[in-house]
Amino acid sequence: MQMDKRKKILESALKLFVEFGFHGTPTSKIAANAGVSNGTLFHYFGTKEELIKELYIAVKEELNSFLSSKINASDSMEEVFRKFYQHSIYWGLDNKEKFHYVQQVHFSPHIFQIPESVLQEQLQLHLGLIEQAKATKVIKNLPTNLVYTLMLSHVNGIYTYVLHLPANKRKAVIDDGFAMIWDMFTE
Amino acid sequence: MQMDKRKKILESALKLFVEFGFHGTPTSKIAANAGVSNGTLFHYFGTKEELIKELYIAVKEELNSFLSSKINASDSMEEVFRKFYQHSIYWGLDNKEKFHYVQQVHFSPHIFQIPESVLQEQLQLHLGLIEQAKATKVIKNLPTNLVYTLMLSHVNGIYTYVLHLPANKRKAVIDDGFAMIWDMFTE
DNA sequence: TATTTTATAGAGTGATTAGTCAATCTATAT
DNA sequence: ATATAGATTGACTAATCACTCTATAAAATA
Repeated sequence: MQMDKRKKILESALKLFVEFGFHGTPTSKIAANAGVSNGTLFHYFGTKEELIKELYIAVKEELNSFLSSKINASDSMEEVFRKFYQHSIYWGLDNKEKFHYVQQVHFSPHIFQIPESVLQEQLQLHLGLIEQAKATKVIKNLPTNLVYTLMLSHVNGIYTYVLHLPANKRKAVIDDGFAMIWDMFTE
Repeated sequence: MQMDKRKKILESALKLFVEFGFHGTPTSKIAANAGVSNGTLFHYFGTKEELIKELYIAVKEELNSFLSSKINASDSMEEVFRKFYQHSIYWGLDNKEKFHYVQQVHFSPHIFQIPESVLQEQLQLHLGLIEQAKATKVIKNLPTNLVYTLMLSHVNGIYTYVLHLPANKRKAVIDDGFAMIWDMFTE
């Protein structure tokens, strides 16, 4: 019941921040859009900055736990990579605003409000996976951060491209996209 | 003389927008930082939005003409691609704020203020090159936009990675990075 | 039931900001 | 020398915004 309003505020903030930007979105409009009063917004989030920050953390956590839910212990290393890759893109297509919001924060000064420890922790899932793949010689022995950064860029690139494609033509591109990047990191 | 102030305003806006964001940068601070009065800013730029837009266009034009200046008619197709790739990254490293600003605008609602025709025109240089390479069978026959998007993503990825690297270790990564992406698009 | 804590509302406030305006200055052209 | 156009200023304004405060209702706790 109480969390309901908190959630509604976050949803409204997401929608409005993506559409109008941080500047173009007054807290009053967020509250109105969420169907709560001005005061209620500040009851849940001490400042606008905190709202921006908590929204970012919540969205990234959602994506991470979504990805985790997609893999099983029996998956091969390549299968895990493929699933992470594919489901990142599918999740983005199903959650366009959230996907966009992450990048919006990333290229704004608000990124500096996110504690380094939080950013680091959200990376662990991916970095650990890459190190495991390197240790078992599944992928080439390149710096972990380089592999991560290039894979992330590739995901963003494919996402950007398929976004403007009719839905029925997306799968082929996404599948080919994985083959391309997988080639890049295997012998 | 007159253009001097206009230029100073653009320089100050770039610096402050990147550091404090659009929201966190009042026009008054831009004017003060540029050493001009409030009124002068609005003499050159009708609105804050227009300043954001003109700065974006100017930066992208600068990058494009920088890239154009690096190639000669005698270059092979592969040389042209390599130069575009390498010099995009080097230019970014030499102009971090500008490189960042382009992406900052891209993931903000201000991108919609840039006329589609301008965006399209700024792409022509790259798209034309890719089509030429496809026509002469230098690269695989993939959709032009896909090639462009993936190359751009790769450039951003490598840039992001080398940014946090000591300067003397960058060249090797950049060179390897080109080999990786070139492999991806050639047989 | 009585008491305390939490949730919600919404009017109010002080500060800030984008943009205006009238006045002055500078430069060039005639 | 005079006229004209553009450049520059900075005080001013109307609007907006983040956040506070007081009051009340609901819920949890004792």
